[in-house]
Amino acid sequence: MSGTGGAVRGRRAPVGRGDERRPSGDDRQRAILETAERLLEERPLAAISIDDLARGAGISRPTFYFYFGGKEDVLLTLLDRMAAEVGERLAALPPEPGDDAPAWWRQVLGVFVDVFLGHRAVSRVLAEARATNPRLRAEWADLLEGWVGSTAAVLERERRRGAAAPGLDAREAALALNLLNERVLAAVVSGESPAPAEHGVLDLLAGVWLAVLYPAPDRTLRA
Amino acid sequence: MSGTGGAVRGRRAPVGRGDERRPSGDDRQRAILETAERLLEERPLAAISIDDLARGAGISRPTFYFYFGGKEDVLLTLLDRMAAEVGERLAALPPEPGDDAPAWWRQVLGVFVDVFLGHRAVSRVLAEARATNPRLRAEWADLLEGWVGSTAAVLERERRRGAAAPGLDAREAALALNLLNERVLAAVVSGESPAPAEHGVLDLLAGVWLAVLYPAPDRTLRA
DNA sequence: GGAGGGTATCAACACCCTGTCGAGCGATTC
DNA sequence: GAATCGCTCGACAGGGTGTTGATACCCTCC
Repeated sequence: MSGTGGAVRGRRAPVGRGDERRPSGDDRQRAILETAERLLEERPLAAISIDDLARGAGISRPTFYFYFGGKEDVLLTLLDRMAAEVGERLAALPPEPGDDAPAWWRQVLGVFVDVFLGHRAVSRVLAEARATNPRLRAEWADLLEGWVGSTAAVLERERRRGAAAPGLDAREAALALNLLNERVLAAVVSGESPAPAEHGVLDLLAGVWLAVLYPAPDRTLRA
Repeated sequence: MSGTGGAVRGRRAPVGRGDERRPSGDDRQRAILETAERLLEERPLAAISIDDLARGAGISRPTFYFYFGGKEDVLLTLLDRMAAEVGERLAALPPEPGDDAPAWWRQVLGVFVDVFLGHRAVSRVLAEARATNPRLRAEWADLLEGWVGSTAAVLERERRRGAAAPGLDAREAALALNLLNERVLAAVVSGESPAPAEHGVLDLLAGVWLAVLYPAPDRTLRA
C-alpha cells in the first residue's frame, strides 16, 4: 500500500465553495489524467507529447507544468490509482486460504486480472515507461515488493501447516510468480502476437501458480 | 532461426583486398555495434543519442545513417546476434528429454540464462525498446513464437509418452513459461530491486518449469 | 475600495535530438 | 582525364522538452 504518494505540484485549495461551477479548478488535473488515459488507449506513450496532453485538457504546455512535473508524474498518478484499487480489492478478500486453497488463490489472481484488464491503458504503459523512468520504476518495485512479500508469507504458512510441500525458496518462487503475472498480463493487454487468450488467462495463471505452490511432494530439486 | 535478417543499408564490398588496412571499411559497422553495446552497459537506450553512437565510432551523424537506418536497426542487429547464439546452442543439445527429463530441461534453460546474462546490455535494452519499436517487437515476437512452439511440441510428446501428466493447454503453458523466462532474466540483468539472486536463477526457473510441465497428476484444474 | 499576495496562465526562448539534402572527396574504371 | 561509385560531413528543417518573465485573476485585509 501507500507508495511515494501523489505527484502533483501546485494546487492548494479547490476554491469552488458553492454549487456553481467555476471554469477552472483542480479538475484541470482530472482533465489531464483523463486525457492521458484516453490517448494511451490509442497510441503508445512515446507518441504522446506533453502538448497533446495539455491541448486535450484545454490548457497550454507551460500550464501543464504547473500541475505536473512531466509525463512521468501523470503516469505515477495513474499507476497509484490502479495500485490502490488492487490494494482495496485484495484487502476485501479472506486473508488466508481456507479449506479450498485453489479457490482462494484464484480469487487473488482474479483481482490482478480484473484490475489490470480494466485499466488497459495504464497496464500497457507500464512496461514501456518503467524502462525509462526511475521514479516509476521505483514505485512499481515497491508495489511488487509488497505483493511478493504477502505471497511468500502465505506460502510459508501453507507449508508450515502441511498444506503445501516444501520446494523452491518461498520468496524466490513468490517473486517469479508475480513477475509471471506482470509479463503475462502485459502481453494480453498489449495484444502481443504470441499472447495467451484473454478469456483463459485466469485459468492459465491459476494453473501455473498452483503447480508451483503445491508441487508434487517428491520433485527433485537441488538447493 | 532466421528472423527478418539484417538491418544494414549501404555497404557493397569490403574493398580492402591485401593485408594493409584501410582507414575505412565495413568495420565501421562493427565499430557502431561495439559502441552501442558499450554505451548500453552504462546507460539506458533513451539516454544514448545517435550522435553518441556516431562519435563513439569515429564518424559523423549523417555517416551513421549511411550504415544504419537509426537506433532501431542497430538494436535489431544486436538482437539477431544474440538470438543466433541461442539458436546454435539449442541446436547442439539433444532434441528430446531422455531418461533424465529434469536434467534436459535444465540444459535448455541454461542456454537462455547463459546467453542472456552474457549479453546484459542487449537483454536489458529489450524490454525498453520493444515497447517503442514495432520492428523490434515483431522480431522478438518471432523468436518467442519459435521457442514457444518447440516447448509446446516437446511437452505434448512428453505427455503422449506418459512422462508428463496432462494439465494446462500445452501451448499456453509453454507461452507462460517462456514469458516467465523473459521477465525473470530481465529483472536479473537490469538489477531490479526485487530480483532473484543471479546465481540461483537457473534453479528458480528450472523449479518453476518442472513444476508446471510435470505436475502432480491429480491437480484439479477446470478447463 | 484600493493595495497586496497567492493562484493560474501563456508567449517566447534556449536547448537537444532526429532525419535529410546536397556538396565534396578519393579511388577505380574505361 | 573524365565519368562513376562508395563514402563523408556541414547545414538545415522540424519537433520535442523544460524554463522564464510578464500578466491576468481572485480573494482578503486594512
